[in-house]
Amino acid sequence: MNKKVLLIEDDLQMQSLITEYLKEYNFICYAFAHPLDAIAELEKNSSYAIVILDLMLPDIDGFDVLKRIKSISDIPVIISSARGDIGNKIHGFDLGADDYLAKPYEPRELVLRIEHILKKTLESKTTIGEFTIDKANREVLLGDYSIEFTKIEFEIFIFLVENRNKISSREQILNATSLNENTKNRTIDTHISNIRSKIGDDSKEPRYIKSVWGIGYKFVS
Amino acid sequence: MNKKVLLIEDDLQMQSLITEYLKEYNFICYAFAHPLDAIAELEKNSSYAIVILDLMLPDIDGFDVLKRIKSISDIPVIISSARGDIGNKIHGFDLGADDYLAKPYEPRELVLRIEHILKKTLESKTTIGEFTIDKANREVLLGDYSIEFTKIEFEIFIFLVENRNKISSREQILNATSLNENTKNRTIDTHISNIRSKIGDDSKEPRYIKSVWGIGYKFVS
DNA sequence: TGAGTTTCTTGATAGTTTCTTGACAATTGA
DNA sequence: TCAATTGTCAAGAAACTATCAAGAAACTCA
Repeated sequence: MNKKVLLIEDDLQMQSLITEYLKEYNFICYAFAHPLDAIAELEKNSSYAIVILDLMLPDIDGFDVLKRIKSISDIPVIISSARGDIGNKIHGFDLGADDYLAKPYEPRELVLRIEHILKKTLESKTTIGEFTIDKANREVLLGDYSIEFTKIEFEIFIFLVENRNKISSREQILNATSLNENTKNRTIDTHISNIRSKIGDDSKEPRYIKSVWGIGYKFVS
Repeated sequence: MNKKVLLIEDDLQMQSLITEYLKEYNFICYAFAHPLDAIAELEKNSSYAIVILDLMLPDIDGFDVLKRIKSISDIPVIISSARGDIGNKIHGFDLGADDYLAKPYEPRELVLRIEHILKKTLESKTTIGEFTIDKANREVLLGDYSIEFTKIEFEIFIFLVENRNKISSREQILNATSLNENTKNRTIDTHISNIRSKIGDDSKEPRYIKSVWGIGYKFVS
């Protein structure tokens, strides 16, 4: 799938250059000359994979923009500015920039860095269908919406997802989670019911967690 | 007072060039061609202010050297390597390098960066949300208001902040601080409670330190 | 050194959240 | 149809967290 890149750059020539170049590498680039527009867009739309922020912007402090972006979401940000501006670079990292690019740079270098950062970001987060799962952080997103699972619900959900499209028996679920070994089946059913309700699944017509009569459950994707 | 610089560089010509140049800016440069010698020296002698590490070393992985240096002390390290070696650069920052210098570089630029980093290390103030944290001076400001943490409170707070937006288990907190290894969980909870009260956080509706039920705590920003 | 102060630790208690289970309705498949 | 299985609810059990208070330990300073 094509990743969306949000480019904040006031030089229109540069904008189209980068946009065109990124297109060849299957990135869809949305460019904004005004950071406030870009911020508004980010607030509305969280489907962007990464932000490229040029610091040399008119009227507004680039670091301020960076801070505001990072306060909206933890989307990765690459900042760029004039070569040799060491202070900027370091300050940028302090504020949470994920990489720094000194101008003028080769478009190819930008692509390499984007790919590197996205790979790094992805390693900790897995996307399964509409779900984004951060196992280490026990966070599950359904689209943009964060699902608040309890400990055991999370464990069961992860187990089903990791064994998606396969049937998991109640016994397997029991063993894979921190559920006590002589927990009744009813308990698991109740957890499944609660998980379904949290992810908006309908037991009558489940999209995600299907019941397999007489056997167990199955996460489908 | 003249600062001591430890230079790891196998090119002897380069060694003396840098050493001479740095002398003019009141740095005393001790050069090592072999990283293992340099590491041994660092272990013996903690009076160095900064390390300049050239990645293109024979027989040994430069990143390994970087890691070992960082495990000995948190002395700032500037790495240098052939220009355009993006992967190296990024990997270096991951491993805790403080700056990166692409070869060939102007000696003057090296001096600027050394001075910048030493200044930064000295100031060592970080801003996280509304907090200003001076790790070296064990000072935390919330806005203008100074928070008087005890030793362990400070350590726990720093650990949570450095791992912000990630869940820290009580065990991780235990290991990261000077708490005794068989300290009870209740102790940590009490410290958290005290920290919360000092930073004006409400456990029922925490803005900064959230409890993650059954797992641990998480500083959010 | 030792009295006074601060900090750390821990059990107790209260309050909260989560887990478990039985009950009963709904559904499934033979 | 009917026995087995599943869905869901609600109530109680269990587990966990917050906070307090008191004693232990560490530190300070004369």
